[in-house]
Amino acid sequence: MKGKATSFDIAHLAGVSQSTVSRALRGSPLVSEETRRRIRAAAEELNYKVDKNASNLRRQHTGTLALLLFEDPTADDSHINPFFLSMLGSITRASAQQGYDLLISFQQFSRDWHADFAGSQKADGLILLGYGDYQSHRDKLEKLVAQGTRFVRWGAVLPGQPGVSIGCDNFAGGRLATAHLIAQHSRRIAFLGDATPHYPEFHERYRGYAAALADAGLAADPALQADAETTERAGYEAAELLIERGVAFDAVFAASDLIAIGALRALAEHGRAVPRDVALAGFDDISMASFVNPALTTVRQDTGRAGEVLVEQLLREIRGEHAESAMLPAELKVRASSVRGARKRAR
Amino acid sequence: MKGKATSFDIAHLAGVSQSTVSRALRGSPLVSEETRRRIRAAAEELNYKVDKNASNLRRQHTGTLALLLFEDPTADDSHINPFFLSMLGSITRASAQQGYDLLISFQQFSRDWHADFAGSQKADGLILLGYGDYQSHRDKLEKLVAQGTRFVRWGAVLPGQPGVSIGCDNFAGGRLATAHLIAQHSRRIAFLGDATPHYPEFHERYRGYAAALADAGLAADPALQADAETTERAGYEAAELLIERGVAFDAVFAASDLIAIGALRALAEHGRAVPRDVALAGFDDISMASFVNPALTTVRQDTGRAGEVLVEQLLREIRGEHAESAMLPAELKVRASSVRGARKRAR
DNA sequence: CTGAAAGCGCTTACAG
DNA sequence: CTGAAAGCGCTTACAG
Repeated sequence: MKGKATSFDIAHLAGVSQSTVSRALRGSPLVSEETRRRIRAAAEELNYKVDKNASNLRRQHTGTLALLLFEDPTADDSHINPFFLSMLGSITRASAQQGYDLLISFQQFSRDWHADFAGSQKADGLILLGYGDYQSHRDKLEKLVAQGTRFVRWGAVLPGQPGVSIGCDNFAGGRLATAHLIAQHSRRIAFLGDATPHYPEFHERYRGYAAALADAGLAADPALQADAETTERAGYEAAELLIERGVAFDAVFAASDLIAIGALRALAEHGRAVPRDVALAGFDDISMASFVNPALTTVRQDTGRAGEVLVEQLLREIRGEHAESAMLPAELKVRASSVRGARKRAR
Repeated sequence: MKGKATSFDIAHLAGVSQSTVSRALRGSPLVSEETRRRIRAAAEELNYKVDKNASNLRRQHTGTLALLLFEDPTADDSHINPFFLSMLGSITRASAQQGYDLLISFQQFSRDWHADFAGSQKADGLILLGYGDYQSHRDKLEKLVAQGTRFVRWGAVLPGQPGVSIGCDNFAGGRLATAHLIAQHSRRIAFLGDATPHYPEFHERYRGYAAALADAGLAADPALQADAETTERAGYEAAELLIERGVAFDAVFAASDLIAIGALRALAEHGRAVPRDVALAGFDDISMASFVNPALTTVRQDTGRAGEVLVEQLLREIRGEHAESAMLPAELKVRASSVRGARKRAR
């Protein structure tokens, strides 16, 4: 990168002014084809690249989006939640497709992250992704809105939230999974995961669960719910807690696949066969879900589409157009962990 | 972000010159404590952030690293290889720790990526990560070196390679895994994965495999090798191929966990019990490896450390210091998929 | 269609 | 310790 060529070097070599070089390379129609060709050749020869910093400074625009990934500080530090990883892949792809670079930053949920990116001209807009207590998150979102920062977040889509939210239909997903468990002749269905408005996505899944129970004339038994954040360990511990409580259950709906996989391990250790003794369903459809044994029934969130919609709506905001919150459909994936009788296996 | 405050606004508010504002905020010792305090307060009040583009342009430095992630175009588009995902997490963390932002970009292995980042001032240096035919990759690496682009790559560490490479000790890993399979009384050990210098990491693992066989007085039987790139599907197909060939084998060493997991599925479908009929080992220790049934014996690559070393060496290059290629140790993780007799299970 | 010039918001020698 | 000034490399009105 030493002796980097500038637009002046190209101008000199092509025998035109620097302004013309800039126009030609940015594709302005105000340049004759002949001149443009000469300039292109010169740029090629000197291996010239537009300096992004200068260009951005002048245009007051960065051409990059920032992805803020929040991790629960208590989670195992070495592994990122596979669901978010999958979202990350999808967002990266969607940004690239729109010609934007993607800056990635890990943040503690609790930290003062909102100041770091807003207005520092590192990015034209922010994508917020992660897991944590929504209530304490909320005022930061409001600050972002007040400052006019462009951002979209992945999460529960509920009325009265600051800014634009994209999320999947957690309520419908929870209802779908629970209805399926009921159809598999389960009656005592446990719910593993936080079920308070502090964790709105889980809470929606819980509400869906309760709705499906009600649909079938069943009541949600508080003794069948155990808190868990979205890690394998938390799922393991929640299932253990349930077993220790001594309450009977014949199915488990876990608020995430990671929780379900942890529960699966606990159930196995306690000699409860899945799906025979306990039918099991999770949420997310992370790739691991197909590989555990038995393969995990789950509610699929379409991460590919999610990334597209997030980037799309963020770009609308950046262009000053009207952006809108959106809810993506949830899809039930039936696999062996919940199917009794005729043993069907899907991937 | 409208009406963004500049250093001049702060200067005005604090009653000093703009240069002093810049000095104070960058932590220059040439500013009195009293002045610095006033400036800090003013900056706080106006919610001032240094404009990165201007700062970078002036300093001829970007404060960001670029991660180029190569994906095999034939691989399933929706899922990124979990091993690379884990590396991505680790690299992100390491960059943040060093105060650098991380720009992520997906590239086709075959495309003309080397031009995009070299010299465009988007990043101070490049981290190359991915999988593909090394031979066709090589001249691009040489071009990068010629242009003076700072970069490090993750991959096989072999003599005569252009630039700085960080990788794990694939040879030792392959030898370790194979020796373990032999110790478990396997004699006919298949190798699943490309075993040519076009894929140097796999090739090294293959050489380690052959060395362990030789150590035990066994010969590598070409009929026991089947090509596979690193996907579950390829692993499945390679194992099928092996079975169709009708050659006898009592163990499989797969060049990656994904291949091993695919092989596991094929073996199950053909009624071969793991580990009883066929002992199985993989490579990478992706998180899925602990969750398949039986849990997969594998060679762990320390992705956490890998990210640190990659960033560390890249920063050395950027600072103009001497950076060096390095080989990280490989560690055997014994789990149920390979253990005969006393059934031990580790995670 | 092309050129000369201003200016984006900083950092940093230079002068005091 | 502080200020006035130059300049990083572009883009884009302005003038022709």
